[in-house]
Amino acid sequence: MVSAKALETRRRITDATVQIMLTRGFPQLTLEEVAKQANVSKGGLLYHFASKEELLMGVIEEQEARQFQQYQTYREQGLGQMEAFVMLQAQHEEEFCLDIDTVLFLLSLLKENAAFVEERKKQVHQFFNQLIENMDPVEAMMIRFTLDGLKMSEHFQFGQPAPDLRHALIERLLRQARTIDQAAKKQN
Amino acid sequence: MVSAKALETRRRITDATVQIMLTRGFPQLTLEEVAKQANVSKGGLLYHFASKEELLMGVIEEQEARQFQQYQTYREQGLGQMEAFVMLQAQHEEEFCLDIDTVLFLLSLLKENAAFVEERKKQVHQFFNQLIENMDPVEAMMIRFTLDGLKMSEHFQFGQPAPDLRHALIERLLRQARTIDQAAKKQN
DNA sequence: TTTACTGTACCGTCTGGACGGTTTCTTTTT
DNA sequence: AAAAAGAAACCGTCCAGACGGTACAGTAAA
Repeated sequence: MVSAKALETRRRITDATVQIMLTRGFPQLTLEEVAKQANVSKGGLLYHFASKEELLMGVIEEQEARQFQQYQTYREQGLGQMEAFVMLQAQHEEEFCLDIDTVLFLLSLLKENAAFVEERKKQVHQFFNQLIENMDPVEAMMIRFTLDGLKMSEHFQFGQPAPDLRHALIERLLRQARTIDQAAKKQN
Repeated sequence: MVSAKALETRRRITDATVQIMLTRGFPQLTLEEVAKQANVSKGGLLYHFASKEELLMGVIEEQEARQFQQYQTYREQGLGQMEAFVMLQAQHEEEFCLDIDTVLFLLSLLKENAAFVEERKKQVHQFFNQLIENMDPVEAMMIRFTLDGLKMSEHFQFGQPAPDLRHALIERLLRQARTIDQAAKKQN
């Protein structure tokens, strides 16, 4: 149905989109700029994504798929629910890879395709709520928000911690996550 | 020099700017929309802020001034350094008032007037670093990032906690802040 | 022959900003 | 105190340029 070449091109395009959002800002997020960054022509871009809206929805779906897969992998490796969550959110230090929360957040600032974004936001929210169902909500929230704040500081280079401090912080969060996971397990 | 009326108009304009950024997204952030929301004509807007760039810089300065003043007030009321910081960041629940971090963050996404924004980011960062000079950096970072994450969730309506949960979280952060403040005091 | 593009030309819309004019406030002069 | 002058605050229109999107002719590979 869809060739591997086409898939790779689509991915190049969605990656370019995210990269431009982060490094060059929204005003630069034009179809022409995305095409240039992804090494396709504007016509080629519109061949894959018929409009800017479709492109942005494509970005969401791409990231969503990647992230869900990664979470499953962590779980299969034996990590607890909260532990896997922390790992998932904390992995984006160096490699260029946006998590779905940040993508949704960025796109909600565009307020284009609002309905689609809202729907996905609800899904992600539900996922987290299920995750923490049997846990202390304040502790879980604190972990989540800390990770969100950390991600923001890194994506937007605003007060991000030095590597060793970051490491210490993640370790601290992981310890807390494991405690929460074990407490939840006992409840069942 | 500058009349009270003019000051009030300027403030109406900067408030409208922020409100549009948050509620309607960047694409709607046009001079005409800002003018409409602020109940001035486009010409009137450009009288106060000669360009879009100046407008955005004005927004930063406005928020910066308000926030600094608020922090001073908290300190004069006898709150500790970290405690005042938490209060400052946590107050934005209902009233419409953006903190300087979020403003800088939003504007850094525009990448216009980049140099100006970068400079202010450094200042805010320095302020925080001085604040936590004698404190446990991991604990301080955790408080800060939690607040950042919370603010994001509220500004962008994405997984924000219910009021009672939020209250519990802030209480928890305040307790932790007071502990940190006291530990820092003893060090001196 | 279909798929996956490239390249160019083009259209309608919107935006920032310039500009000329008008009203409102302040100050100076009479 | 009134009048005149001037500055400050503001209005509404116009325009060049940029953007998203369309159309289409061509091409190279599978």
